[in-house]
Amino acid sequence: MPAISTRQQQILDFLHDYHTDRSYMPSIREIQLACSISSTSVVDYNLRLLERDGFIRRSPDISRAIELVCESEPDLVEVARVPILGAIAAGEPIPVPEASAYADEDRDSLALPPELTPRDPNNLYALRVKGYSMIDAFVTDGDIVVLRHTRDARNGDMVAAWLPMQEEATLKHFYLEGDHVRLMPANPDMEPIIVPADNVQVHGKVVAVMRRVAA
Amino acid sequence: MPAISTRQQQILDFLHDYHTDRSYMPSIREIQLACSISSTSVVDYNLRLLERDGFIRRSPDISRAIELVCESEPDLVEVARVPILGAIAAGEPIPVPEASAYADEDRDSLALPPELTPRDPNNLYALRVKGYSMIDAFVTDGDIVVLRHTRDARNGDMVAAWLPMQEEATLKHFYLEGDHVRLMPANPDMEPIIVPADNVQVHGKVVAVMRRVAA
DNA sequence: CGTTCGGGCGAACGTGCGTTCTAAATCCTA
DNA sequence: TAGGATTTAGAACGCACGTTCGCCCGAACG
Repeated sequence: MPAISTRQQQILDFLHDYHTDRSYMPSIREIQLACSISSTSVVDYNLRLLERDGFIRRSPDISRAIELVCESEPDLVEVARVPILGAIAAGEPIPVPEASAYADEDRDSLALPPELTPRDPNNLYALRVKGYSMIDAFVTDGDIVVLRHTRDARNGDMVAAWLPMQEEATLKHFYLEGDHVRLMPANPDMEPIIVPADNVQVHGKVVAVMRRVAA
Repeated sequence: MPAISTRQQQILDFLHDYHTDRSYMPSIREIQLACSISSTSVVDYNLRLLERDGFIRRSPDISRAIELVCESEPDLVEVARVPILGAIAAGEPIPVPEASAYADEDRDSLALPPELTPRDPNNLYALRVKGYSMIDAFVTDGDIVVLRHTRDARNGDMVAAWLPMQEEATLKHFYLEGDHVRLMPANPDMEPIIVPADNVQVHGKVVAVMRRVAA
């Protein structure tokens, strides 16, 4: 709302730039130098105005204690980064998450928004869905499913399961009942699959699904 | 890889916490106080080790110039913020996005990860899905759909449509054919709906779907 | 036993850096 | 064009804060 003086805009820009490569703020004298101001008092004067108008916050008597409050605009959010390990399809084995994948930064990864991030953001990985075989879990071709790597599931968990005999990968709700496993589709209109417990490999539990719809 | 001493972990934690509410770093003496260390030299000693092991970076002779390099883990990503306007269910009208909603910051909003963000992040809003009536679009109860507000859709777009006569909201692919509209379910197993063109109100086109699966 | 070494103390030193005061230059508005 | 408000100058002042140096203590080691 208040007008932005040329000087103040210049200072604001410098603050932003400086803060991006170092992660701390410049001193008054550094601002003075960068903005070609001939006195520290002028810097202080303008900083005072910037604070009054709500662009920055300052803590008195503390070095480099300038906080950019306006810069919350281009929204920065803390997100969890999740590696995309590959694809999941009905007829292909589910890729096994290797420990190396988590450290590997140069492979595909996905930014998980806070709304989708579980309490514990560890051991997560993502898979692209290929084909239309996961329809009963409301998942379709092109979707991305986010999984937490785990070998044992608890009843009711939605899991990514590999059925060796059928050579099939699927997403279902997991229920262990004695020596067999019941796999319940998420879609109530569809029938459960019941298989011997030793014919199920649980690769992880589903924590989120993301889909981008073509424009 | 290097062992983390108790002291050093304590300091690291304090650095992180301090940096979250102020956005600058503590001074050596503040670390000393917070971690109950009786000398600044001990703080400096441990900071030196932390820097050697790559946990932090320091700029000599500059106040509070500590950078957390390990803390790049909780990845900061620029995301688009999208207001959540309400719910969409089969029998209820679709909430109309008001201009005010975009400016309104204190209502619910959603952080859209870059992978789901369209080229143009304007006029977006989100709706919670209630009930199981959108199953044919692979959308189920509890999902969040992200829409771009638009009144006219092009053929093939996935749209949120309100059918006044049926009093029904639905997500379908939109095809205008002469004076009637064909609404194709995303699920190929289901039948299209064909209605007169004046019995369709398009409220927006779907750009993304997000689902959090209960643990 | 003396030595080395990781870790902790405490104090002093010197400079980085915010602050303040006076005065001048510039810009408005009447 | 006078005179107030805004902005700029320059220079001290003084605390904040990083740095350094000598010393102590217990464990490991020969």
